[in-house]
Amino acid sequence: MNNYSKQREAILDVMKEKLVHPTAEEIYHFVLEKEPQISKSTVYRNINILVELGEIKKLNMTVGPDRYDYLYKEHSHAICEKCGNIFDFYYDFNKDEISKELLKQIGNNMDVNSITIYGICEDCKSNNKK
Amino acid sequence: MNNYSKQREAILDVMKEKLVHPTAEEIYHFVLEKEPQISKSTVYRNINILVELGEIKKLNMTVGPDRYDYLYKEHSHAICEKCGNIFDFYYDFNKDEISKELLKQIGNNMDVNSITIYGICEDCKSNNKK
DNA sequence: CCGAAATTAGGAATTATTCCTAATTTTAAG
DNA sequence: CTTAAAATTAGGAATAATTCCTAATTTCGG
Repeated sequence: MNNYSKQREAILDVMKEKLVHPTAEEIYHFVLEKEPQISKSTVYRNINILVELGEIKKLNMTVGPDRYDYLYKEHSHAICEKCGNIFDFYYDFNKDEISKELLKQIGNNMDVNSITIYGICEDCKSNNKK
Repeated sequence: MNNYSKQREAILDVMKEKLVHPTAEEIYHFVLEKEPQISKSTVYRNINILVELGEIKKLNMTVGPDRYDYLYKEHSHAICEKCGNIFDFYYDFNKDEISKELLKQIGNNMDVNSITIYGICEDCKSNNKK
């Protein structure tokens, strides 16, 4: 397992280059430009491998398909539950204290990987259309 | 819109009674016991309405279908990215400060609704089987 | 090189959710 | 209570997102 493949490398390259938080479908279309013969199933399979390897992160969405983010540097995400907009931001969460609280409250010694804020963005608050 | 329906009430009752974080499919099966003729599309439609009304919360999962939680009291969630286990816990995040940071960094005055921790639970750390 | 193991393309299959329609239920006004 | 407009429903079709399957190709250690 985990032999080299230029398809996987092309996917990782796309994730590094693009500043957006693409869906699997969008990644597929970006990668098509580098690897015109790549199949969608290969894209999905390699996305999952890259997530497993910890090179990219899967962002769990309230609205629309899941999105992915290249982990160039530790950061948090704020996601609008209405429109699905994702914002990167930095905040010094006290992970040690959170871990300790988790152990105390749920009795489970979890590794804290990331912290995500879910809310409603400014636009969705004012545009009160559903 | 939003007339009374016993189906919707039954769904909310299930959410109040059950201590789990059920998927839509699981909610459907629970509700079937109270409303044996209910259809799955009615369950999905009403789940979405209850989320919109803020009575229940949609939990965005890394693994498996989305889950739902009745909002009896404000709390946070810690979700294992590997097995999908969800833990409720309380932590006094400084939401005002987080909001201020968001405004400063992303220029968007978001309402912070909830904060979710994603990580790897104890079991998944030790059981090193994929 | 060579062969075993890993990976691929392409499409079928599966899973999760939303959409459509005719029938039923709810509600508010008379 | 009626009654009629509006909302909701059951049931199933349709769509969307993702995984699975297979034969062919690629990778890589010896």
